[in-house]
Amino acid sequence: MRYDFSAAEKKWPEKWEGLGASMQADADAKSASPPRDKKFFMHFAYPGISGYQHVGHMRGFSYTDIICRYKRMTGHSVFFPIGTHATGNQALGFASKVKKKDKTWLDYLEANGYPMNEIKKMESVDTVVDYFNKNYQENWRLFGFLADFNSFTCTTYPEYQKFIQWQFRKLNGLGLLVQKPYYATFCPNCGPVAVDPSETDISRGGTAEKHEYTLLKFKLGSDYIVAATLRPETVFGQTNLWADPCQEYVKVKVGNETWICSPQCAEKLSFQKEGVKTIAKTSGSELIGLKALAPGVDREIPILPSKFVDPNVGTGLVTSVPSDAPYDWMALHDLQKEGKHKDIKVIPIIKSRGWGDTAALRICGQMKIKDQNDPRLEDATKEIYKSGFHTGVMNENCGEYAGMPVERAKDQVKEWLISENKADIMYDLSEEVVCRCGGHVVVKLIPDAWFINYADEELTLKSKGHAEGMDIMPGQYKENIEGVLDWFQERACARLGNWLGTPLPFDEKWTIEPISDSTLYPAFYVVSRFVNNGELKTEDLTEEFFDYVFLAKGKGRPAWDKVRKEFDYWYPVDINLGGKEHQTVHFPVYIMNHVAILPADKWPRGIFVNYWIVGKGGKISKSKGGASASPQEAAKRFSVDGLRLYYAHVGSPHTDIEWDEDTAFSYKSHIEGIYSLVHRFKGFDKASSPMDAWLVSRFNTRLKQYTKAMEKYDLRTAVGSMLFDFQRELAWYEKRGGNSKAAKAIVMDWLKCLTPFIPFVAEECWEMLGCKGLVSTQEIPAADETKIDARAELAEEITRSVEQDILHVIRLAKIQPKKITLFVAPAWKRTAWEKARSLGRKTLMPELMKLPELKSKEGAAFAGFLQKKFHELRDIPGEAEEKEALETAAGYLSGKFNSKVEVVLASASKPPKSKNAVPGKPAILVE
RNA sequence: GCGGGGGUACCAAAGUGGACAAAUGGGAUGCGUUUAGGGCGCAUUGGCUUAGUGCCUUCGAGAGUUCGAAUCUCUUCCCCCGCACCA
Repeated sequence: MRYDFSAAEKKWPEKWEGLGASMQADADAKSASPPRDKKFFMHFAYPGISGYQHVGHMRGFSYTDIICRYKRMTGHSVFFPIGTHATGNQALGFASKVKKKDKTWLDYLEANGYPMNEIKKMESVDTVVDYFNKNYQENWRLFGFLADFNSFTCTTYPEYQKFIQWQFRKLNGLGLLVQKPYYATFCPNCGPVAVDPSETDISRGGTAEKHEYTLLKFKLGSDYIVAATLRPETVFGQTNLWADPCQEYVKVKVGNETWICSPQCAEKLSFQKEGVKTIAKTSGSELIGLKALAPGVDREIPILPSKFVDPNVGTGLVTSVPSDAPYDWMALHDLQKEGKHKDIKVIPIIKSRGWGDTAALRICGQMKIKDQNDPRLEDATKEIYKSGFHTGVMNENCGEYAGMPVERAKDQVKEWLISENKADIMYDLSEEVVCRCGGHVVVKLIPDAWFINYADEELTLKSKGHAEGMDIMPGQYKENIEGVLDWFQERACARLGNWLGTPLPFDEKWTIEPISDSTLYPAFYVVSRFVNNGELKTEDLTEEFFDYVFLAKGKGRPAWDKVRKEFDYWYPVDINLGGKEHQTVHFPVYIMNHVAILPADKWPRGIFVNYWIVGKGGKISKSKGGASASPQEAAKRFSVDGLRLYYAHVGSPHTDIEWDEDTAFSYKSHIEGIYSLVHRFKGFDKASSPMDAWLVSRFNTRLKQYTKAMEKYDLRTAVGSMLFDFQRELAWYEKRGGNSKAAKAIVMDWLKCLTPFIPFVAEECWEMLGCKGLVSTQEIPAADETKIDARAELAEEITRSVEQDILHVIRLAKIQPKKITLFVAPAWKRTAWEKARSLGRKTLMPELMKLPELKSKEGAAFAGFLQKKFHELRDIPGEAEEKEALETAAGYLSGKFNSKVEVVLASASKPPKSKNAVPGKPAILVE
């Protein structure tokens, strides 16, 4: 009898329809809602619309369903809502790549089965969002999730945006929104653009970084020459300035000063300073030979010619610090080779590890750099910058900064120079960035950008205090989260420019940024169900509505009471599950927004961080993995149950797992094994046999372990014990000839326990056994401690292990056993064992070591063994019970091997001296 | 650099003071078999050795604590992630 995976996967979701529904108002009609302490609200962090999902994504989602199914089957009412996150620029980028007819993008869509004759549609971002909203939900249904699909919402829906606007009014009311200057990447034609590796807004330069330059102002007559530097602390080593003799320079009015810089720089400055105006032209050749007053050292230094200065970088003028800047050193070196400026001496200023106090000279020598045109100067500069910054210390040439680490001196020197009006600040990009429109991206000062003030002391303190009491998994993240909450400072929460998102309610030219609009959203899931079923319209979602429902403020209306009741019933969230990428972004703001806005009894209770499934040597790449890693394709090959079991069991949820198809297949075959096992047990109908006591006891022991693990959300341990271990025990029962009706009943209970993990095959087996209804709606039984029979377990344990040992010996020795001897533990072990049962865990070791028999090395090891087994000790029967167990085993073995079986003490003169002879596990001799 | 995580056998991955040459799965090898859809079952899988045993070597490297260390401490090497407006 073969198990038909695909038939089951098609059949059961239809029968499960509606099981995920969670409206308590509906439940009221049928039966009373479970009490509030039996409610369970769990969701996964809604995924961003970024493209097709793959097997890795389904991992965390599946955990959510497994846990929710378990809760539902243990008497809880469960709210498991779903949604997606489409704001930001990912979906937008997707559409624009289709529009650009980006080859890899089109191939990717095709590989994932998108109907290419409708490709045109995907040029619209709305279609992209709709398409993936549907696609993701299909995946979740395919994987058998009993989610509340009626709760579905998406961050671009108008009702969601109403909610976000309410949230931002609240934040503003609490004084948590602040405006301050921000330097944004900006296209003169399109406005602000995102510069990130995905290159959604731009066509080139995604890896560019935004650098803060210090503009050093060199007095030259009534004007200032400005030179940009990333290393203001090196002013003490300045020897000269560099200008390109072939370049144009300009004089610009900045405020009431006149600065000299490259025309490109003047353009950039115009975005960052008030009243910038070019008033005259000059040139490199005019500047060369002049002397200017160097800031910081107040010394006249000459302007010298060089070739490496780039008018596009900084100001197009460079201050020269030959001791620490390889370019400067080589340019100076080039001049001095021609016999010029021999009088300029390198001034050592920083001592760093490995490079001494003239780092630039050393590294150029070491790398054998010949002149200032050598491209390797770039690497040399990076290296010196890194080691200088992290390990450098200012030396005696640096005035009051002598002895200070560079790391600190850098900011202090900068502040000092600025306060003396000898320096200024300018931002620039590390490489050229070109906008999608072809415009040149610059950095623009936004004087009044909006930030959420996560640095607020009270909020941080309250959040940390609350996090302490939360159920945060894994523990390492829990220990960590306090630091993360502390680290959170003001965070820009709105942007100008082209984004999907909600307009900031009181300043609508701003669009709320995508992290900030996904912090409080679990609360909205309660509301979205009412929007989806038509009971609420978008226009009903007023400020008063949300105040009434979420904050119990105001008068409200009768229609709102129902919503508020739901909210009070479900909130707070019991578990928010999300991938490890959320640890420093989503989870902290999730906590802080709840703490800021909602009353304390609505603050979240738990966080579960799941790690990733990774491909060999890195992420499963959506573009690379293609269709073979898609959830649909994977479900076909490995089965849904197989994948769910794989996720739950293959490793800890809190560690990355390497995706391996062979392993996934093995889980699939395991599912088949379960099916055929149940099929065999189906016919069991005999009266109880002596084996039944054992099986019942084993099951209850497993059930106890399972329940304990599940309550801690330790899915791996639960399924390991209940599915894998108990399956083996069922097989042993069968092998020993058990075939009772009672065993069949155990299998039914067993199936219930497996249902959260492998619901499809569980339903199929449930039906096969002729049970009524759906196994998904059954109650998982509680372990019955009174059914745990240590004697029965011991007898079978001994029988099973001894049988295996004998088989092993027979195979190796190739003999037909005539006589089998079982050696029970020597008296001293038995004594220690009995004594250990009466001791506490802490006192066990010292007390045992007092026994003279345990003084030997072997004795100490045995004591250690007892300590480790401590928790099992009280389950292990005493001497009389063991004797009885051994007799049972002897009876079975003599029949099985058709030989005499004798039980003797291991202290008798015969072998073995084995450590194997311990209470509960005899050593053997086969003759 | 700072912060966090990690390094276990052929590959993955359990394992936080004892009985651990180290679960489980994959792969490989062997045996059996009445083999539809990636057959199924059993065994072996650090070295030498015995039927059961014993010894040696091994959990990145080195040192230490301990009667006893994959596990605790220190030093060191290597890998991964985060460092902010990016989901």
